Amino acid sequence: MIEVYNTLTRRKEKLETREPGRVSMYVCGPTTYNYIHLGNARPLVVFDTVRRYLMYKGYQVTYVQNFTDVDDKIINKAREEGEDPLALAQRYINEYFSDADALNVMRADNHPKVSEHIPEIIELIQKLIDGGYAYNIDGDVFFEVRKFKNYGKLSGRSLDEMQAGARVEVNAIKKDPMDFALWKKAKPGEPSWPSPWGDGRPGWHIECSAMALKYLGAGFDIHGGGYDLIFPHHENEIAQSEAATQEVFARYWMHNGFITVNKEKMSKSLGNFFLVREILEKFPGEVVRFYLLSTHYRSPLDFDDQKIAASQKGLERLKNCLNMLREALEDNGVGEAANEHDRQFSEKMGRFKEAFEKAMDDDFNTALAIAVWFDLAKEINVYLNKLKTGKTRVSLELLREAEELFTTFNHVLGILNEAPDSGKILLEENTSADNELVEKLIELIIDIRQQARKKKDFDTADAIRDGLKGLGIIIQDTPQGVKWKKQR
RNA sequence: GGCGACGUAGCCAAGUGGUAAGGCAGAGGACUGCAAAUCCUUUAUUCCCCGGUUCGAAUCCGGGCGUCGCCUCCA
Repeated sequence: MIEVYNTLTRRKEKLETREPGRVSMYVCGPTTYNYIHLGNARPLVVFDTVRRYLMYKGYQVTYVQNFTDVDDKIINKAREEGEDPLALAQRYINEYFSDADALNVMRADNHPKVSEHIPEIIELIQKLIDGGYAYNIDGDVFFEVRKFKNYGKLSGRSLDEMQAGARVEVNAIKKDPMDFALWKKAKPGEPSWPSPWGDGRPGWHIECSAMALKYLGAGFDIHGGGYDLIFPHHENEIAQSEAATQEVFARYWMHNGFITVNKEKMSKSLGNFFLVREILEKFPGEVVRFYLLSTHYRSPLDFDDQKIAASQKGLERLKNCLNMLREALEDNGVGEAANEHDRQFSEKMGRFKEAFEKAMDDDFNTALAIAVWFDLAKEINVYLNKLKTGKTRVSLELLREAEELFTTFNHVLGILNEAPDSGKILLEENTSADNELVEKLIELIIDIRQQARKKKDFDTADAIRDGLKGLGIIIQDTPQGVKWKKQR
């Protein structure tokens, strides 16, 4: 049984989907006027992991993530750069995919854009006007919050409370200060579309309602996004959608916590943000993803290089385990019927699988799931050590089982997105011909070092090892021979 | 001002009534020519503080202190 923390009820609830065996998800995507920063990346990775786990559990998942490609910030940026707003937005959509790919985020089943859903948006606004929930003032259309009796149910606040606050926007033409724009009258030089209320463009909130309703329909299962979207964005989505359809909009609302820097929210306005691609220059995408999943998704996660570096070391441990496991599987010297010790190992693996699922069932507790993954790695290492010390042989069948479990965990979390180092170099920047040459050169150097070691000339051997390490080539002398890999 | 979240070892971080997971860093040991990797042992009598409930609390309740967030665009 999967339990999900629902912002709407502020408690964990059993996941009961609209249709048995199917899950429909909508996650708010970025406004594409810049490269994404780490704070933007967290929901991508978090909800991608939710999706992967649901798929692992056998659900057929329909996953929709929008792009906001019509927006004030895009228009302003385009004006500054003298570029067409939609072209600029499309450029950053392409860049978004480059970052998302590096973080091993699966493509959504649909990536709708605002600019391609104007008719649906207009239709929805018209429905709201017809139903008496919205009003047109000289080409601007507003949603009338006082007409929607449940306004505030998601964010847990009342209209009266909010208006007691000092920072409510003052706009004389609105009936109520909290009323929000559904349709904005066109201004010169801005992208606009014809509508029954004159040329204009959609307000921010209506797009998600229109697109979610189009692709998933009312009453879809999970709506996700960052904590800061609860109010006003998601509150307004609920108001619009439920006013228009008279049905529940989404069953479960999930919100991820913030990335912080020195405990303060990472945000553009504070200027304390780090672009995903800046971080990727220092750390591989798999490390960034692992780091993002090392804390429960609802908790804040403080970012700095030391913390990611610690994650990198931890992930290294898991990769070493998988490398050794695969080496053992390639070694045809193993293979023997299971004995008592093997049976214990097998039982432990069964328990790890249960523990992993239990952790993920509990509101997608990836931090706990990762701990189970480490436990599995340790047991595998212990088992493999039996082989190395020659005290006993290990069962090939159990090694395969262990590898399968390891890769299952990995696939659910989506961490390691390529074949782990097999001792072979990965020089992505170079041509394969260069790769081959470099490999041969390294092997030649290692041969020379081995000759020095045979002669007990350890000064030379160590100098070579240190020198290679300085170049990022790690040498390991093992009972099975010399191994080397490129440090990543 | 209103609403909300959080405070667990040097650092990160699980754990919401039954006697403190896991990772990083540190210490000792095994293995190694030395390393690396791996394994073993070890590192919080205690979970911000003070009261209370309970046979029993990191976990529940009350108060305090501290940090952060939302209420305006923000993931």
